[in-house]
Amino acid sequence: MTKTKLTLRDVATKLGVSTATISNAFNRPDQLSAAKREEILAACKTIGYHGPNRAAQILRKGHSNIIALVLADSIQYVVSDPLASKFIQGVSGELQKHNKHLLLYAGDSETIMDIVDFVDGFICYGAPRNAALAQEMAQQSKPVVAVDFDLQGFPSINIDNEEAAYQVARQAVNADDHVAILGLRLIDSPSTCRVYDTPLFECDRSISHRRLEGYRRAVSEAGASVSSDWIWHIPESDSTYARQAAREVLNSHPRPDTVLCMSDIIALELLQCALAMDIKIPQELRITGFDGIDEALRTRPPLTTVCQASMEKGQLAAQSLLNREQNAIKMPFELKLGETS
Amino acid sequence: MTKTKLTLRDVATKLGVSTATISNAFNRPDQLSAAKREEILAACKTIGYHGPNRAAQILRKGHSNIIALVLADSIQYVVSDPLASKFIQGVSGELQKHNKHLLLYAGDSETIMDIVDFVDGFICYGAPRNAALAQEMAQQSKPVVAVDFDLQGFPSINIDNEEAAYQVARQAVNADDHVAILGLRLIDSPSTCRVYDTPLFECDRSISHRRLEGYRRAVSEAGASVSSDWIWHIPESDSTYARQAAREVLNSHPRPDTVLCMSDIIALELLQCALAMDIKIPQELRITGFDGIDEALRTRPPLTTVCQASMEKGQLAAQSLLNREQNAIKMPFELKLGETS
DNA sequence: AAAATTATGTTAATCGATTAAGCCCTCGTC
DNA sequence: GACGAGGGCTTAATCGATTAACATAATTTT
Repeated sequence: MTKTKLTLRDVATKLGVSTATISNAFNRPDQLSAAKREEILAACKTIGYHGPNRAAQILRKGHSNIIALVLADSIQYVVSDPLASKFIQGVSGELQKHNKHLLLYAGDSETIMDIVDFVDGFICYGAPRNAALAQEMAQQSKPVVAVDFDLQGFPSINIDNEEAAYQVARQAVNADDHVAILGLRLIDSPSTCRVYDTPLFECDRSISHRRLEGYRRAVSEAGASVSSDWIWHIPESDSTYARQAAREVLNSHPRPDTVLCMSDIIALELLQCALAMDIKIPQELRITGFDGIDEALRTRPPLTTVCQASMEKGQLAAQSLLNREQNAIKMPFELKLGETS
Repeated sequence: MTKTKLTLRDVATKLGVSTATISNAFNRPDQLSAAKREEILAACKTIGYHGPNRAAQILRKGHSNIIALVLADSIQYVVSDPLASKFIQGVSGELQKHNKHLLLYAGDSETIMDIVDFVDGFICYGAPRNAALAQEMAQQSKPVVAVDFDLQGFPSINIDNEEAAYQVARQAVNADDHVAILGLRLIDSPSTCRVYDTPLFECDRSISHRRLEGYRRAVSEAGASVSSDWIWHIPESDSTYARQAAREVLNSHPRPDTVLCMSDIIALELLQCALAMDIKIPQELRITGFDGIDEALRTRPPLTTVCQASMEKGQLAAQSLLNREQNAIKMPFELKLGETS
């Protein structure tokens, strides 16, 4: 009853033609007469042959129409993060237009080899924790595009994080301010902690370190200061981690006048904690965020932050990959001012 | 310099053994001596052979370790919906444990054939708009699990939507109430509209229709009524669509006493509109939601809704698929009471 | 010590396509 | 009417593995 799956050969013998002809009917219409082609296609439809086996095609043709979205964090995290969700939206929308499929990958350098042979390219979102992973991808002769970090020899998509951080910080930092920084992924630790003199993440070109540079420039230009024990490391842009840092920073003595947060998630959490403690904003405390997620645009009081177009970033990433573009793309950002004066 | 990619054969000739032995070194350790195996594996590491080509393996072995998550809606929508995000989290977490990869699919019945040949199974989230799609999947002899709908002959994962709707509605509906319903995907229309006598979606086993049944039972038991022009169709659980319906329902004359919403997103939008119109809740208007997303658990005033464990649903779906379980799973739900009295 | 097992490899068919190369036939052209 | 060009289709090599069946050597059994 349930006959085994049909192959190209089955169809060929059944129709009394060669396998090449069937294959051509599906792939190269110019290689056979239109009449025969119609005949074959019609016959396939009636006998229930849905076209050449895709697994075999992948092997033979060497491409699969599958694009891997390689995530620096776990899929669980990424799907729940507003910024990353928007990015995925952008990517998937663009891929769909070109009939490409989306594989979500969040493994390490060990298991990347599981997919490397059959995906057509990699969109790498955020610097992989495992530098080896980037290497593995780079060694394949397949297109790679790096988003929110730089990968030697490959196109990348970034905003000018240093400049954006500088500009947003400049809005909030006044002379003589004591400034604290709630940083994202500054060091290699799985939990929230102060950085002190811990050596920063090896990857000195990470967006977090660029933002740190921007912050420092703004702080020193303003004639303010940030003491070394007032920089926090937060391992993921997650409310729970952020809350812990927020509490610590607000309970510091003396309390900082300004807190620069490397993501809106962090800033929102800080804002909420501050309000709960009846701290007057912006009189007693000034907060800046980063990213410009929807929730951050409608806080009360309004938050000062940097808006970046995450969905467009996803679209660009996909386009860049599909077109095999080679140039680095610098995306614009936009300052959104809250009450900092 | 950049030599072509290594194959099993290359390695075999280089080491002076047969391809079968190399293959066995990777796949069947019992087929060769431990010493030789170590030797081979070591050699592979030094010459940079990362194991058998996965594309070839897929063809030959007939499986890929890729699981398709087939979405009823677009990927764009699903990633931004809290309930669906949680579901994806559950699925991906479980797949990762078993070293399976996740392919997000949101196409139609035409393009499903693009992936059918190489994925190992389908988790179908929500009834596909295109019934043909379900058929195509069903015809493959691959595992399928249906989530939030029923698929003839395949395991499914559901809550008792009819009962849940009944229970939540019972909390809000009083005798002589005029009740309105903001329904989700009731008919085949891409925009928000009243249902009137439009024939409902063909799929009479959809969760929306079950919920409708539950609502109706509660309404009639309470001795209240819902007039036929007070049922809205909302095409997607999206704020924009929901807002439109919310405004219409609140501007109706007379205004309903109770509005039963088929998702929390809808209920939240309605709540916000109502508050903006200075409608007193629950004195002048009672609202119920559905799903129990995070945002719905901390509204003010608190919302009455049905909580379902979406992440667990995802985990179960993945487990059920990987274990090739055959039985339908009925998940528990939980009523969360707000102020309805 | 012969026979029976077991351990260790090898050979060759196979998974289901794609595609370069070749064959045959029909046309058009001079 | 001979020659060249194309159209239309077939042959057969190939993509890179897996694995049943077989061969040979080493070990055990009796």
